[in-house]
Amino acid sequence: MYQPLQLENSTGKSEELLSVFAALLERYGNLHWWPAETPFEVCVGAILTQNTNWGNVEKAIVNLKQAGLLSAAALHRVPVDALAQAIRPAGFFNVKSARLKDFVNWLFERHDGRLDVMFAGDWHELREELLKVRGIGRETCDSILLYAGNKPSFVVDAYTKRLFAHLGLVSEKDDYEGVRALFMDNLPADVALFNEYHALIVRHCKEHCRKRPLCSGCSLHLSCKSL
DNA sequence: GGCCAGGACACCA
DNA sequence: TGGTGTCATGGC
Repeated sequence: MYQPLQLENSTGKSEELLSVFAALLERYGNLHWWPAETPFEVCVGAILTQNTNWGNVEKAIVNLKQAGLLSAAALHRVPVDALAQAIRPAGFFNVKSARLKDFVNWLFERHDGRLDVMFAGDWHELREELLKVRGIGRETCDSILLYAGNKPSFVVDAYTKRLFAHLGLVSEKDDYEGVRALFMDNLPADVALFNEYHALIVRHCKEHCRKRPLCSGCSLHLSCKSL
């Protein structure tokens, strides 16, 4: 659970970010993400949820559990066609089955097929390494680092960009690393904070940020932050 | 029946 | 470097 903290030498941006976080936390409470039972399930979910509704991902994960495929060893062994059929509800099943195989193949080649080994070293180096794995883009990579590995790597997704562009803290033109830098540079490297913040952004945006005009009634602007 | 969802990548100019 | 097409299912 996230515990509020006091910032020393906080900047205007850090105060704004913490203010938005406080408003979200007050509204929704602690959300205890990621919705998965094991770190490996987080990794699988992070790949399966690429451009896909989470409800569809859950169906695919149930299929994987029932087929006994929710482990690195099992995914390493299973034929890609069988894997594709199991994850069919998540959409893009041919693409995602290949990505899951690429990830576990890499995990066995480089880290003995073990996430604890993968997460044992410097996470900044791991981030660069993960980004070279085909199918692991920046959001998927940071989701794995934060939610499976408990590393303080802020996750930026479409919701984050949409909401904070709306709040005027980033530009629609900013790329992933630019948006991520806003959080990484202006918040303490706190795993619990990053975990909860991203979860709250998703929770909020599912309710308020789907349709344009964005966030009507979201009440997160500093000028109207009273909830 | 159209739109959208917690992206990533290949290809092209 | 930036824009565009592709991958696909399921809920609303």
